[in-house]
Amino acid sequence: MPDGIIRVGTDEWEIPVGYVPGMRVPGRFFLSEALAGLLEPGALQQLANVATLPGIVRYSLGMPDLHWGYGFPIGGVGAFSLDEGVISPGGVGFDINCGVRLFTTPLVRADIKKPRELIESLYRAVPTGVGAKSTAKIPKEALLSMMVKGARWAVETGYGTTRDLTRCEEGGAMNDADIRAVSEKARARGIPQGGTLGSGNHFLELQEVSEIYDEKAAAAFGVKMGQVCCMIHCGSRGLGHQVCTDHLKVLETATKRYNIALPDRQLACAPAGSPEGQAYYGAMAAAANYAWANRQMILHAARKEFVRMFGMDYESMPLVYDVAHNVAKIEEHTVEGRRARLLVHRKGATRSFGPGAPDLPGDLAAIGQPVIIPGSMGTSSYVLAGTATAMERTFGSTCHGSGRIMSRSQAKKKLTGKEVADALLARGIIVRAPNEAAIADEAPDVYKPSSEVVQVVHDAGLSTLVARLTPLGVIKG
DNA sequence: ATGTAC
Repeated sequence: MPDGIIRVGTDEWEIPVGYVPGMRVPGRFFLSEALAGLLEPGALQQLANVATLPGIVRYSLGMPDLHWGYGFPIGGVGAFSLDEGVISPGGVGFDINCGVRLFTTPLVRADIKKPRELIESLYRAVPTGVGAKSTAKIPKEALLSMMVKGARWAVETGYGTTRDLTRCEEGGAMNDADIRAVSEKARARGIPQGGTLGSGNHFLELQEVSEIYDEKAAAAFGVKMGQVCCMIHCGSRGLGHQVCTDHLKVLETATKRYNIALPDRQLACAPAGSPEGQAYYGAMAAAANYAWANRQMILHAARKEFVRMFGMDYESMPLVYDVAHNVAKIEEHTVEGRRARLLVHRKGATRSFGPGAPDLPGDLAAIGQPVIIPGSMGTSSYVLAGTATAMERTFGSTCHGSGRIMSRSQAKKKLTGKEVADALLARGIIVRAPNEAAIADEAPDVYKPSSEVVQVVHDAGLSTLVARLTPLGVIKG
């Protein structure tokens, strides 16, 4: 650990005020000894930089999958006062509402006699890869509804059931979307991309429940040992990317207009209540809603393939939950014994609301929200439960995944897509992608081990282990 | 992450 970092708990560390000039609050991060060895010093610098922003409350927080990102680190959480604080696109990321959803099936592994055929049919059903285009035509007016209603638009259009909406964070839509703040260019990119997976670390994966850690929570979430399930990881595609690009330009100017001193221009931001800040917030919410509609459409396409191939009921494949891990939201939290509405930025961090949280359906109220943590390609994913500890310590937040340790270009130099796919096949995992290049830079070796990341948040009480999911086959962009 | 550079 670099000089000046203080150990404050078993897996908990503090960056004291003064580590970089202008810090208003300390940084706090959660990391085991093993993961500490993989941490880039740049990520800690970024965590400290966030602590210099106006109106930040308590701490700049880092999760155990912390790594270097655009301005803010990935695996970071920053909560800001609505009166004195700022909003920053760097605190959300380019892929607005990148997130994960999980649905279960009534199948066990032995029921899948032809796994290759199932993977191929899912691959055909879900457009995948850079610039992937929708199979269904989305009218221009429908795009506006996607941005306002999110997953509810998809369900009303026939992609899913109303129960699905009760299993989405925010019910699958933020209320504060402002479509006027979404440029024509962003809209034009969004129209042909509804229901597409995209590329990079996005995936659709067939999994088997391979361990249950918490019987009671697993039963409440509808997750059973041996069950086959399907995980979908994607975001707001070109639309969200364009929203981020457009508003970064505006906020770079606004930063100067409001005399905000920044240690890094990638932290471009504006007061939360300013016109520029509000416009970004409204556009970001619209992009987040688009992402929820997108994941809902992909869920529907995947379910239809299971119905077609196995003849089961559509309703026998319930959604466990859908979480966002790149978003900023206004939430109520308790700070020093008082309730306060805060603007919580989660970038590569997952909401982890505990028992009694306001938007949980009745049957989950006593357990806490399901937290879905994807593994990297070929490694386990996890279901956890949100906790009261997260509410007290991290503004109701936990980790989001495993965290990259090798750049895409480094990975491509070291590995070929064929080598990686063959190694996975030797372990019984089928990989399907539009090209080999999409596989090499997502190899398991280029990510931190997801099991260790999840163990740290479990031990710290930021979310508790419910089930482990092992991959059977994966579709990559 | 991303019509992986306007």
